[in-house]
Amino acid sequence: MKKKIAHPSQELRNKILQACLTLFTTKGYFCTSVDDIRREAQISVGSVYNYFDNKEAIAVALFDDLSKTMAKAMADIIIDYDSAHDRCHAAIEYLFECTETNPAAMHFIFYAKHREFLPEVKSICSSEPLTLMRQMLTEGIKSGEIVEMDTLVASACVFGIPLRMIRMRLDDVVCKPLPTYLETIWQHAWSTVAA
Amino acid sequence: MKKKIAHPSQELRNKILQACLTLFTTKGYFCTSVDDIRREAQISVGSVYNYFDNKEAIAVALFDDLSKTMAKAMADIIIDYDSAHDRCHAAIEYLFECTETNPAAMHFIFYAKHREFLPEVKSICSSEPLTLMRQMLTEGIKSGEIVEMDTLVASACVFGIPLRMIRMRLDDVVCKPLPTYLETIWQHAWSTVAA
DNA sequence: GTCTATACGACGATAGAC
DNA sequence: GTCTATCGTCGTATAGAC
Repeated sequence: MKKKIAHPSQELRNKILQACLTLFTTKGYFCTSVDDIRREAQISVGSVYNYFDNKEAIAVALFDDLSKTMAKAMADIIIDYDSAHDRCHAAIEYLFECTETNPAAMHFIFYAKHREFLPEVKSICSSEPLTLMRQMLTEGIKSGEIVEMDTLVASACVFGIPLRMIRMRLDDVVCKPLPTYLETIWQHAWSTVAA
Repeated sequence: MKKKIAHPSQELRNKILQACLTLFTTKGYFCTSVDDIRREAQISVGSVYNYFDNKEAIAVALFDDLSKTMAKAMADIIIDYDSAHDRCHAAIEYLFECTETNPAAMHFIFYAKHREFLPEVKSICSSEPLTLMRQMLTEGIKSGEIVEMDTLVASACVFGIPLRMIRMRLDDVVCKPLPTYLETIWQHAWSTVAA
């Protein structure tokens, strides 16, 4: 493992990550060459390799960044709200808004086949944000707010519906912005598990 | 475009497709070399190129084959049953069983990012099987069996839940065979749209 | 620390014998 | 129609100047 040198400009690093997010979601990881990245970020190959060990490391960093941001958002929701009902509602609202404001990020984090290019990264289903979302449900079951049932089934019910909307939206099958559907979707989703 | 020569052995063609299904779902399309395919199918590179123009053509053929099989199954269900209730139930049952008997096929057809390696193939959301599934719902709404609502929302409700279970199953988050959950999932899913 | 130029390996695809 | 051997390309990564 090579040691990287000082990184005075966090800005350059972000530029690279931003370029990769765009490219990976449009062309895909394998169809994106380092030369593409260089061009999109408007720097040189040498600089790319000054900030990252290799192309894979960029993808890992990108996944980690986005994953952490989303996990943080979920953790904050758990702090800010104290019922499973309110937490899940806020989580779905957050995901819907993200899909509109940063579809590329949602695409990369939920839709990309990470196992194909990130060998050791766990599949998204077992990643931190979704684990936190399942935790909201587990606590709701414990408190009696949600009817007694298998946590996985509960998570499929509450989050499967909105996640399906997100996927259809990212695929342009759904044309209107997702927040339009928020309350409708929420009522359907919550009704399946409400005690 | 090159013309392919006679194909006396349909068997060899299938061997290649089978090998690719295994490899594409485990290693991914881009991490699978033609040499891998040759080895897995126990033939020579020359033979691979006798049956297919190039590597991409194999992926296209594979997607078409699997897509057609699934579309046929959905079309048969529409013929065999005459209510939206029974049709959707049968569709989900079929998908759950497929996930257990041929997880690789489900993985490839639902989970793979086809747009990354199949430029012109439409995303799975707009593919024939899912279109037929949405059609079941449209007719159910027309007949009054399903409450009046947006078709896309209805499809997210009825199929989003089981599709989420399928994804979690393919990711090994769900450990028990899906048919175990069939009736539970079905009741939750149908309850969201039943008139 | 950023650049340009280049080495090197891998892989898709073809040529040509049998 | 199946094989082996090989070609050409492309893309990652490095070397080395500034």
